[in-house]
Amino acid sequence: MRHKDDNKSEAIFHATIELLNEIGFSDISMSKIAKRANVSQATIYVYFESKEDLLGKIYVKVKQKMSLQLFQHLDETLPTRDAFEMVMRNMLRFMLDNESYFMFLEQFAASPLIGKLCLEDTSSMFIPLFEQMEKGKRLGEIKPIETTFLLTYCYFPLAQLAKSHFKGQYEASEDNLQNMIRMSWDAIKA
Amino acid sequence: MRHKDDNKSEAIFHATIELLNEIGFSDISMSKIAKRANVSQATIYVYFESKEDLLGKIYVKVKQKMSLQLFQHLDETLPTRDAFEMVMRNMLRFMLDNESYFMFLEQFAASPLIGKLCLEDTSSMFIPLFEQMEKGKRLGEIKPIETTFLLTYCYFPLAQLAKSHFKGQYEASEDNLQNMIRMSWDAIKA
DNA sequence: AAATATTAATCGATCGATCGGTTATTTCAT
DNA sequence: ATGAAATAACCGATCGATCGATTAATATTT
Repeated sequence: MRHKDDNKSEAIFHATIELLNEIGFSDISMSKIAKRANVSQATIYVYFESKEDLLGKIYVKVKQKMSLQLFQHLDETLPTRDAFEMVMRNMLRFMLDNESYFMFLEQFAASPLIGKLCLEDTSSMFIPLFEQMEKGKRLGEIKPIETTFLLTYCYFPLAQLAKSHFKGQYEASEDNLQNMIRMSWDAIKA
Repeated sequence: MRHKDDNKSEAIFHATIELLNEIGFSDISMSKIAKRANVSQATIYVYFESKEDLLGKIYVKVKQKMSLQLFQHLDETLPTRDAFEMVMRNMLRFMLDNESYFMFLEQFAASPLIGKLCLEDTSSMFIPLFEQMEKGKRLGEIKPIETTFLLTYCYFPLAQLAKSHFKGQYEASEDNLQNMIRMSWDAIKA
């Protein structure tokens, strides 16, 4: 049998993410995606069951890419504070190096689509993050508060910094990053 | 001449917000909005020029409602820490009392539509918030960091708490709120 | 009666999806 | 070793449904 063309699959993948960032859910369509990917509209249905299936699978794939990068150079013997800083830096690097991926995730997470689709659970991708926080809490270095809330103080400030950076409002400089690392740490430390 | 029916205008307003929260930008349409509002499709065009005009005007109106509630009981003679807590509580109350408004804003802010539309500038609605932070910085009570970044540590944790509350994951209890007020304050205090 | 709000009906365009036909690749009997 | 059969990727064309938008006609008000 004939092989699936990975280039085609990848082209659809990238075209969808690009287009969604440019025109949003309201205006995106299979025909536009096909045209951008230089592929027939019908070919998309070889790889994906439907428009929703396409968007959902891309979401999971992008989130996987993010989690992979998030835990780079992370050693479980690292002191809590050092591990925290490492993850923060990995996170910002992912955002800056993958603007379209990051902005795609942001838009997707805010849409009702994420609840409508029965997505593979992505929380398991971030288990090491939860474990780090639990360890910090056991050692009395982190506030004894729901880990979900603690992580809120780590992720969203970085997301905001990255977005400001893309809009040209503020630079994602080492200075600004260090300020954020300090503020986030002040928020979650015991 | 015949009056415009405020009920109709309000019905369109609410129907759009409800529907957008239920089905998102990808599936919303003028016909669905009209049906939900018990109004003819053409009637919408009496009040709004286009679909984009409709969404944009609703966005500004909702943001205005939010800013009004945000500054309730706010006295500029209040100590920095007390003013901060008042605004945090006002913010969470707005989110909890107006789930559909709040979720609408969240979805809208993440979509490319917000850049595409030439919306009335909404930043002026939140000037008192910026002034409070500037005052705190002058008094040495708040970290000397860009106010935008400081506010990030106040808004997003509350947003996350409200969303968790709506999903039934965590309760937006007084305990959880107090924890957040403490964490946010730890993050921004000098 | 005049003016305006509201409606149902309808426009061409585009939507997501599917179809039959074609091409590329592998399998396998000879 | 070879070529017909089988398989599935791939595409152009097109489906019925719905889109945003407009219209002419009707209803309601002053």
